[in-house]
Amino acid sequence: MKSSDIEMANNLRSKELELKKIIETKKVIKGEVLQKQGDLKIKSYYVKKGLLRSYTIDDKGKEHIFIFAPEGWIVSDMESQTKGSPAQLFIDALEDTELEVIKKNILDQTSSFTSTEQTKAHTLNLVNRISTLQKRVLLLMSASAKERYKDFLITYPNIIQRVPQKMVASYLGITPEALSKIRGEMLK
Amino acid sequence: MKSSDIEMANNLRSKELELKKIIETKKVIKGEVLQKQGDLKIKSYYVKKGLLRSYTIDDKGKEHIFIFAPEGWIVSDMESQTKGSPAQLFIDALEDTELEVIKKNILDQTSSFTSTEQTKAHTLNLVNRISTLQKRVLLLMSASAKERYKDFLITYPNIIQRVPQKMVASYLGITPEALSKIRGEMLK
DNA sequence: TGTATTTCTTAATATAGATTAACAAATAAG
DNA sequence: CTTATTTGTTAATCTATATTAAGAAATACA
Repeated sequence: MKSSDIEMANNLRSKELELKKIIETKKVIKGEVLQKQGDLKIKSYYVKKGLLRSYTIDDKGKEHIFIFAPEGWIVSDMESQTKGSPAQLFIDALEDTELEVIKKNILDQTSSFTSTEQTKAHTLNLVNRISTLQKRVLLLMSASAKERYKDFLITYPNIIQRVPQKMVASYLGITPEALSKIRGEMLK
Repeated sequence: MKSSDIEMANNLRSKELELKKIIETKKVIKGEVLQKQGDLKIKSYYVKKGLLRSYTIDDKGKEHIFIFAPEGWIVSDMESQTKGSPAQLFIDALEDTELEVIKKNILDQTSSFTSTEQTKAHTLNLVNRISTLQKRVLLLMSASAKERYKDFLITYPNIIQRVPQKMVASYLGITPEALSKIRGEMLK
């Protein structure tokens, strides 16, 4: 199969999905909420341009950022979607964002794939997410807040300029005060 | 997806892989090491019977358990495998274990799937792992050690009788002393 | 542009969990 | 069975990070 063929096939699929209203392009402005904790209909979001985040609010009212999703990332509340339970996560826009809304459950999507390339891309996506989460768990268990912050700077070099510092703290699992102190120490 | 569907799908996958000598059945005894940090050839392990674990050892020599894998689970160092980097994780047997060694990289496996069921089962597997990790990250960020321990008891009710307490502590990201104290408090 | 709101910093105090240590209990090994 | 080793408990002390608070800086808003 030549690459032009693949392209054509992908194109067909894309059109097919559009026709079936499985995906839909959308623009949202900064601050717009795409999903709230407790929502029953769970969708996934592919970010074409801009920045989304997903987060929880715990019983004490504190926010915990689960992921930042810049260009090329997918946000989805996979646990809730696959279990069919209400949404655990909030999803909102940190910048004006252009995105694709994927309405279909990830497990059903699989059956509409027509090429090996599609399936492979899909698998790669999932595997990358697992890798990211594996690293995150290990860091949360074994590294200090300062070490996690250093890792964040290297792993997500572009995010730091785009979000308030308190959100970085929320992602790292520490308070804004603690992050401020760490940064102070690191300047010396 | 019902559990019978999963079983069937796993069965199909299993047969196909055997034929191609991608998987190989193996028995290991308690304590046997399947993978060491730094290993270059990375395999995945499907547990048919028994119990494996994967863990890291940090710069201070401290162990951190990443997952327990009882019957039906897959252990793999996905980050290292997909990046082609040396193994991050140790994998060893906590009980005498019967397992399947999967030699092929997960991304290459995809192309050998012949049925939608296989692909679907494969996706389900990955998605379940993401769910587990999503929950783990959120708990590590927002819950106290006692809350995480309570969750562990509910989520993995059978593991607690099969491993020493210090390993549960290592999984939770706390010291054995801290877990002992928490258990003491909970008895009152 | 000026004011209100949010974010960041600094510092004092509080606390969950780490470290250290010593002993008891359980398990493994000879 | 007996002893050695590993695991679990308790308690004292220490430390990283949380909490609270108040002012400074930045950003959003009227």
